Amino acid sequence: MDPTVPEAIPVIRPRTSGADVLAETPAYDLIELFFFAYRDFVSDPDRILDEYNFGRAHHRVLHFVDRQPGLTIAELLDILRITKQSLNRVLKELIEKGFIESRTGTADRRQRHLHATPQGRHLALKLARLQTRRIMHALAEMDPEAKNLVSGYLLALIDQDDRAHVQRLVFGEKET
Amino acid sequence: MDPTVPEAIPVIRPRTSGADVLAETPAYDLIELFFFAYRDFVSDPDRILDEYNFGRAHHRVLHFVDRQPGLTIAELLDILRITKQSLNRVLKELIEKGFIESRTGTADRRQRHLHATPQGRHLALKLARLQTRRIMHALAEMDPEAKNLVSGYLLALIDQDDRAHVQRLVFGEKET
DNA sequence: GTTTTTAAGTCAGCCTTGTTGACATATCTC
DNA sequence: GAGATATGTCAACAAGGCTGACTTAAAAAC
Repeated sequence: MDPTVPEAIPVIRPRTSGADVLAETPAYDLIELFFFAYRDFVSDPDRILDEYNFGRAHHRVLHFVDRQPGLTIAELLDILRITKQSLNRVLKELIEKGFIESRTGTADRRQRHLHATPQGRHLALKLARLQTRRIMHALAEMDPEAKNLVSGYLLALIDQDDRAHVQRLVFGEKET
Repeated sequence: MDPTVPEAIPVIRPRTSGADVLAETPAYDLIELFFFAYRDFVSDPDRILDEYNFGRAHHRVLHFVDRQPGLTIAELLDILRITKQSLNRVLKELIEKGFIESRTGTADRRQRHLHATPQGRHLALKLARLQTRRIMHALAEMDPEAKNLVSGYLLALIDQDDRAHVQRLVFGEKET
């Protein structure tokens, strides 16, 4: 299919030589650690969400609405990169159960501005704290410089074209 | 539901005071960066897997079988933490399409020892290299010490009880 | 040597969360 | 007024989780 790699090459000692070894030797350690870390990272909220009969999709929606009050549907779709139909399924539930409120825009009455209700903010905060606890416990064992380094690394992992967008979204500068 | 947090408290300036501020102020930056970084991290393989009509589940199975030749079903289930039925669905396909081979154990003939075929190893390597490229590009922009720091951080994020297990799995010491 | 336990496989059905495609409605823009 | 835009909705499908029940073969226990 893609004969770049002769089959007989052992996975452990690649034959690539010179400067691009770094790019060609699989970084199995980081690949696997990222997998396991992410799994445990999302497992904390899962347990709580179960009690509300919500899933991870609900969590993501609630999280970003809580973080950016007044977010429109289009903006939320852009962040989550899912279809309108997928979003609507979970958003509808969150609205019906009173965790999110949808307000018709004033400038543009076609738009809907989403806001977490007090109940929604409460749940969002509860979940964020759970994840924060894990994040901070991990950082506590390390150099004080680690937090900046880790967030710099995570940012650098993101697609170049999105990086500025994510940076704005994460570190502020929302024009609402 | 859980009245720990009065609703009126603004998310940005929590009223918690003293030493536990770190534990109570949500680390929104890391939470969100982790989300976006992981999304892009798995998106590279997804594009290739599509060509084979495989999904992420296939990738995970192939990855760990490739990394630990001779893995048994029980060991694989323990790593992936999914049910036998879920595993079987994708494993069967990988075997039928010739990416993985299942050999009856010699010491214990009830067991199956899984091995990636040359075709399987080829695909696994191709996918690992894609992810490695992203990982290394991100690291290239940073301090040379960063790699150890990041892997230390990711390891610290993992559930305490599993940490030793994952460490063995990622950094070697397999007794097979 | 029979019984019990274990490893693996399988059938059936369900849930969540993603997808596509088609279409409706209200509102804004030109 | 015509067309574009933002949202909402119906229907059907797919991937990949899950539970529960049951089979088979082989090992272990007795």
